[in-house]
Amino acid sequence: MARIKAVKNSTKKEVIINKAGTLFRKSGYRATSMRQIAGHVGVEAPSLYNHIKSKSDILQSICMSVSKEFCQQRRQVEKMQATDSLKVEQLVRLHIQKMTQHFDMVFVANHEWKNLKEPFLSEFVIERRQYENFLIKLISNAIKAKEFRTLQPKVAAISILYTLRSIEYWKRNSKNLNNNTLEDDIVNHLLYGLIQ
Amino acid sequence: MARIKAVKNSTKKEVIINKAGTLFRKSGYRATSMRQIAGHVGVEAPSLYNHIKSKSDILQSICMSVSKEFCQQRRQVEKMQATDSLKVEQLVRLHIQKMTQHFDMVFVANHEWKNLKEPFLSEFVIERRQYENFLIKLISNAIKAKEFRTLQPKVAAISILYTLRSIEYWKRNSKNLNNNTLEDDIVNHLLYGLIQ
DNA sequence: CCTACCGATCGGTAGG
DNA sequence: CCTACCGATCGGTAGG
Repeated sequence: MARIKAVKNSTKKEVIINKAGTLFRKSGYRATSMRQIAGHVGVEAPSLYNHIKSKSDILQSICMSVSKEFCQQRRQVEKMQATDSLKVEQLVRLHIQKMTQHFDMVFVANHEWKNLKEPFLSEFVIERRQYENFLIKLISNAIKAKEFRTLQPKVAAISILYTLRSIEYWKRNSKNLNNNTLEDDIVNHLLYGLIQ
Repeated sequence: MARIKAVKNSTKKEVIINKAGTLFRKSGYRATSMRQIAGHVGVEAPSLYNHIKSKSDILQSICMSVSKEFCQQRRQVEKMQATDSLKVEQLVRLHIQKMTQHFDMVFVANHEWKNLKEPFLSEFVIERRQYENFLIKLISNAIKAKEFRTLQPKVAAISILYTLRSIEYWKRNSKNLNNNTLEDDIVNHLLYGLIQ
């Protein structure tokens, strides 16, 4: 056991959470049974409970770790020495990279967080709100500095965050996805719009 | 019964579908039980089956009617006498209006279509693909006509469609929502981007 | 439209 | 880690 852990560099709990994350992404949290998760891990369902407390415990682990990572990226951008428009761009780029690299986990956090139980539900919502507010503030400052056009910062921020979810489409539908090109394409679309 | 139908201008089946749509939107298809739907309609669960065939039948009605309405809007724009960039703008505006006016139904179609059974699942996916391809074609033509910047039409199209989902945010979080201003704000964001 | 009820499946526990 | 099993809930049916 200890040797397997060392070789694979992940505990059994982490294996369970990863397998569950993929199943939650494909079928949804409610539609995924503990027996399905157990099947993919390679044990019987009751054995899962030696490593996790409940089904909800798995969802909490996924959502809260994703939330923490986005908080960390927010603080990273906060500390940057750059114009506000460049900070917006960097936050967007880090956001795309996180979605690309941890697709299942970010997808589950974005789509299944409503199934969280308290106090995790409240904590998740608050941290998400902080992330939104940070982006709104950056956009607002960039408008004041004449870097961005005059527009409603909140509408722009929410539009951007929903646009970034389009990564879900590309991850699902494209096998050989060139992430770098896609990242630049989306960033350019957001910065310059459609009009010539 | 006939009188109630005439006064309310909706059959019992339509009442069931509307109530179910709201519940599916709030809690999700899998998490909504037939007993909950019955409770909101004001009958016992088994009575629902005098009007609908199954739970899946309700979801089919919702998704396929939404799909038909978006197909209709696509054909409406197809017949327009206008530049391709104006057609893009009009498709987007109709899309926003449909999402605003039939929020629950469009939301359910967008989020729960994976729960459809064949042949409805395939039909839905095909019609959705047609809508995407139409938007891609419009953007592609607008680029050739130098109305839009040079960018990847498919990335732009998918980004736009995901941006339009931000209506979900505003419908959920704003009580007194000025739809006209929001529509213009989103359209301007899409057309002109952020940069001054 | 109702009451009564069915088989299937769920998350989770007991006990070893 | 397993087998055996629990109460709860599900979508749906029978019959009137």
